[in-house]
Amino acid sequence: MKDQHIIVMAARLNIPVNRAAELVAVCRFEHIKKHTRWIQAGTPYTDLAYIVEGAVRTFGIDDDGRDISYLLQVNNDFTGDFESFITNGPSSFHIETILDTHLLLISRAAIQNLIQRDPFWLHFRVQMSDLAFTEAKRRIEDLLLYTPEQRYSNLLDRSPEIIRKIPQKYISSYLGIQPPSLSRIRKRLIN
Amino acid sequence: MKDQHIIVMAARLNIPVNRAAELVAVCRFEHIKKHTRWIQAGTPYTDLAYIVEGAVRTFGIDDDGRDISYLLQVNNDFTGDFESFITNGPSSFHIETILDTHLLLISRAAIQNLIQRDPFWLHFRVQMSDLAFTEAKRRIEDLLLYTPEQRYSNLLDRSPEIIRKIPQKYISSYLGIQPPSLSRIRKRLIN
DNA sequence: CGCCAGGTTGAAGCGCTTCAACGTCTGTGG
DNA sequence: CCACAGACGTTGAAGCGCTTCAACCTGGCG
Repeated sequence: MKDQHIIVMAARLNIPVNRAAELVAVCRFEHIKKHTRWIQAGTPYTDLAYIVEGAVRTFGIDDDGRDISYLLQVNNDFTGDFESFITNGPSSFHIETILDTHLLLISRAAIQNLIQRDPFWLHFRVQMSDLAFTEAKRRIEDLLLYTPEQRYSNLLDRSPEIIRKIPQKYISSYLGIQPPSLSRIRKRLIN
Repeated sequence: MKDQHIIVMAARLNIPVNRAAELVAVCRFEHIKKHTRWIQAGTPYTDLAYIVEGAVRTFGIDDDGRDISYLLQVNNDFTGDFESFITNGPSSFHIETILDTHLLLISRAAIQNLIQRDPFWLHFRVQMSDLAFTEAKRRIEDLLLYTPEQRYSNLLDRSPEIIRKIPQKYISSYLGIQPPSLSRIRKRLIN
């Protein structure tokens, strides 16, 4: 891992660079080919991962058997089933790569070791949950307050990288609509 | 506060009863009359509160000036602007009582004092965020995976107390629909 | 080159929204 | 104590946007 990556990661996690380096030291790298099921819903998978490069989606299947994207993640995002990490129980979603992806994997045990060694990491652990919460909150606001068209615009503003890397059929279910609707929304927005 | 309340609270927070008592000791009680704006969006308000008895709603105003319920809370729920608590910044929602409500208020400072005195409370702090996250996650799943009608059924199963205590006009925006739609959904479900 | 997945487009349908009218209940003042 | 005003919920009718289903186009990959 290059120094540049560690600096970006430190900024993203809001911790000093030397702490980020400490964290990276207990992680392992993994390269995963595109279209690979990384986590299977129902099986415990308590590792978290930082996406160095690539694209990943977290999704579930609804009562009608439809594939629904819960999260779309790209460079410098965290991925993994955070609920599984918290509860040590089975994960509730599937996770797949969309592109070839470089992950930096952090096991639950590694985090707990860090926490035992130095209280800094317990504060960091608080911050992880806080971040997960505020992101989830923002998503609820998005779904409650905006129309599908506004949600697409917001996504385009907030993360053009997602629009660029991820096929529309996955973006549409992330926005809570069907693929033809997203196609028509895009058409409307051009004019 | 009666012992019975402390036992319920301990169960709800997943901490021993003696710890719950320790927490209550640094809280203050407040009785708030119904229809009272308790927290104003935009102003910092970093206290959290445990609802001993009553009903409260957390809401925002969308771009069209509509009132949208973000959370509906009843007995033994936590309320307050958790994001404001985390960031120490302004709260992003209004909070109002719907009924006369008995609150147990916990200031940010009181929590931080506890954390300084005993690492138990830092672990508790982690758990608070974890709980906030898992609740937010469940709400996202609800909005993404289910139709308005299913969401109403789910709410009815999960929390009849909300249906009983809170007027439909607030429930409808919580479900992401308009009051007449909720009225018709209820009618359909009777048959 | 040809297949196939992904995206677009048209047409029809459905459910939620909107607007307005009407009951019902509550609480408040005369 | 009654009467009335206002808030809340319900209901009807019309409209709109997303869904559904199917056909077609395009580009990537074997």
